[in-house]
Amino acid sequence: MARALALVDCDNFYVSCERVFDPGLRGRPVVVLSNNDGCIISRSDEAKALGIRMGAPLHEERRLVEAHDVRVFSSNYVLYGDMSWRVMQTLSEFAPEVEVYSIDEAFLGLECTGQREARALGEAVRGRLGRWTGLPVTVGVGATKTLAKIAARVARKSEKAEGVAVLSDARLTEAALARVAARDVWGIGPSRARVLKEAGVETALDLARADERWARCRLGVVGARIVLELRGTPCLPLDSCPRPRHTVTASRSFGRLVKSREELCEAVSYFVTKAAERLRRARLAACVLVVFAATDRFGAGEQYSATATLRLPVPSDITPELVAHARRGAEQIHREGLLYKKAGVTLLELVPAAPAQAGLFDGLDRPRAGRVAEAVDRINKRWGDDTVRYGARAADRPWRGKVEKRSPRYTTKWEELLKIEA
DNA sequence: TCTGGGGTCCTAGGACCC
DNA sequence: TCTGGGGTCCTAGGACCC
Repeated sequence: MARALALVDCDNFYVSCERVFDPGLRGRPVVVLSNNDGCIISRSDEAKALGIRMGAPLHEERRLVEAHDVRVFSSNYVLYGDMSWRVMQTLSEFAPEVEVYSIDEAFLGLECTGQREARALGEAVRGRLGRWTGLPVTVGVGATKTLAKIAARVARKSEKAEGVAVLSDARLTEAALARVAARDVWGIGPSRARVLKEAGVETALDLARADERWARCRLGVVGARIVLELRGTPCLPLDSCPRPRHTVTASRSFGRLVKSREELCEAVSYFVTKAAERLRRARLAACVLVVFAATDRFGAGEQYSATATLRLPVPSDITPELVAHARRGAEQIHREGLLYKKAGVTLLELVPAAPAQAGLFDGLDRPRAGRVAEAVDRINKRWGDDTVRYGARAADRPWRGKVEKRSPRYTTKWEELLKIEA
């Protein structure tokens, strides 16, 4: 193995974050819910063993949850985001090249070549992350990203539960591929899984041995790449410097249905304010703004969903300006008599936020507006979300969803610091 | 009663051009 | 009756990921 990749994947990340600060949760079934306390998006091993399904609406699993006294948490993204940052900081000490792939996963570029060396590194990563963050992780090493994913999967499922698997030669790689179902390979979703099933491709090993032209034809370029990656030919390069994002979206399902034009406008103003904060953090400005709203897709009433796309006269990251456009969009799509369940705003065609120039024609003092926005961001960061709000936004958010079981933001709010009583 | 949110990449089809 | 072909750009929607 001339060059290898390690995938470091946090085990049951959200649940594990909760357990760091409440050790009483260890060994017990625990789940974390999506926004609005809707679906189950993270499960402890004990919860999985009970048969609680990933992604299932909480109400469908209510019986199991109650019968086995499962601890249930609303998601606490502030906490998880901060814990993720700590994990990634720690990982950066192990390899010169680290690609942060998601909130709970990273790929590391390794120069080490052998089974023993790679395994030792994996164990060192696990040890240090355990001591420094309290989070359990699994490490998979392989010649490509897809093989590293396979390795991590095998490590997690192995009887010995070592937490590290290294596919350092053809024999080990084949043995691992034979143990993984084709539908569980990274990049195979329901659609490609159906194609594979019809073709009698059952394991990842079968897929690795599939004819390349057949794969290209039936699974697309993405599928063809998966086949090559399974054979050890890298097609997905390590990307250690994140490219600027292309879109920013802020949206939510409502806790109760929204009817009036004004209430929809207020909700959309709130979403675009949140999106603008993220835009400024990334030092970007948007050229296009999309507003969308939809009725309850599970409801019996009339189904409706609509979008309004607005091109901004000048790329903008200025909240009041974006709010004004978003309100216009909301007014366009609002239809009287309908009940809205969800709405949101997407900002796209993002460009680097230029040093603001005074607009000659748009009548907005951009440098000044930019300074105001920065000040608002700083105050809200220092004193808490929504300490300062823009006037166009209603203070109370009656349509806000449920967040009934959120744990304290232990690591980012002084007043929510963990208390230990002697 | 209750059913998530935020991304990326690819593809197909239409408009348009030479 | 015959009535190109290839390129680019854009957009909407599909597929997939965590």
